Amino acid sequence: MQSKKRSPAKLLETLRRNWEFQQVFRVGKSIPGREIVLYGMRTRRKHARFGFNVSKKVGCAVVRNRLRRRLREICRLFLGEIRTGWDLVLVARSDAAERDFWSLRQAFQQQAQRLGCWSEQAQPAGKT
RNA sequence: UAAGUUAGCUGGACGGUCGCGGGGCGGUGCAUCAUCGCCUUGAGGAAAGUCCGGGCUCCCAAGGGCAGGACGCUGGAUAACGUCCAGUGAGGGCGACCUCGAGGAUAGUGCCACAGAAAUGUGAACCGCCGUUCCUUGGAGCGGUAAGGGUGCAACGGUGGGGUAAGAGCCCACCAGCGGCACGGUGACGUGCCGGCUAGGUAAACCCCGUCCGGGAGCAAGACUCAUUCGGAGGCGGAGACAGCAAUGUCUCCCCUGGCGGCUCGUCAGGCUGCCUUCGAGUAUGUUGCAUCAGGCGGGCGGUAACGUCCGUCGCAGAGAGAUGACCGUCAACAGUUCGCUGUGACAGAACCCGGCUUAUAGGCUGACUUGCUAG
RNA sequence: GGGGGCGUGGCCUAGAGGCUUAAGGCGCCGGCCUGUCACGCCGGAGAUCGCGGGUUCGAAUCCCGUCGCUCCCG
Repeated sequence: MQSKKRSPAKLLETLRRNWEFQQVFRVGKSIPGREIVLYGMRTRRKHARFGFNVSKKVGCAVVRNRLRRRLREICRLFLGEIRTGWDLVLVARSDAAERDFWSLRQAFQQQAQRLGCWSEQAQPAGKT
């Protein structure tokens, strides 16, 4: 079911420094949701970058690890559909700990489309 | 068969597609590095809390004492422990068995509210009991008495008998407690005998005694490497010639800046708020510490056991914003089933490493034992 | 990684083995006052002392374990 054509940016590059997160929070737009809050900011880079923020209020270390891995997997699968030149930060809320993978994926897809970083060439109707 | 006690084990398994961290091999680009392919490997019984004990590393000290802290029945195990094992004693349970911070109250100090006469001191009479004196229905005074009542968590050994005016270890028997002796045991202690008749509780109050502990910091310890930086030393405009093996020195010409000089010229100073070389300190960064060790598994021997020892075998995570995720199928477990199937899967994530303790935990498995009931 | 502090009515504090039935202030409720509200006065309700266990005759207090919050250093 997966397309064999890989996107040119193979590696999932992540934000690491605190000032990078603060820049996205300060400059970019925010799309709030029940499970996650999506922050986005346009850059001049050739690829998209992602940051994940799961605070201690969400749950214990196992819950936080699993949620961050799920969000990372969602971003990896949607890497071809995201426009290049965006820095995105996914902040998990406490309701995200009870959701499964598919509802998280659907929520992220809707929020990314509202933010405007979704590319028009890829057809999201093929996957569901 | 029902209820229960206890000692352990396990913490889903297999496969497919996409994807990730470490290691090894090979290819390509440019050798650090990047990328691709293949192989291999990749969280726990508690990884948790950080409550103890160590290893390891650095600094200070290097002797002795005080102080301080921890521990506290006995013997053993261990690198060490507050842990473990085996015993002793006390308490609880019909029992299997469980629990115990379990030294000292005769070293000293403190406290024991309220109630009660009295709360620890060679001392105590509230109601009673008895004797006696006085008025004399009944009471008052004095004396004796700790057996009875009452208070209290606790009242100066308990029960029974003798004894007495009434009583009292005043006397006797047994019991509890204290001291001594003998025997058994490594020891805690147990058993027996004898003695004088009595000593409150509290040390998770201060304290005393005994044992142990160098102190402090912690892998963000520490070590190496060093951009920037700081400090020391030395040198420095360009070209040419000469001397010299060279470093270097001298001379000539030219260039720049400034002073003197009215100017060309001349003369003097500098080419230095900079750069280069080298040495040292040392931050960011990078490398290391970093996973082969009080190691796991199996077996033999010693020991009741904890554990020790020997042999064989295995190689088993190592990140630096932090690697295990998503989907599907089969089997196993549990629950509900209309017997087609459907649903559920606990607690929870290594960060230098070990030994423990404590806490959380769906379920499943095994062994031993106790008390009932039934049947033989 | 290392260390400290706190938890008491809805909120902020006190209490430090018994004299306490846990005290005070703000808040809440009822009444009085006022034409009404506020202020003031009187009265009242409201506490598993974070949780579990132990020591003691007796625990909010002492000891042990545990949970939560918060702060500091690197």
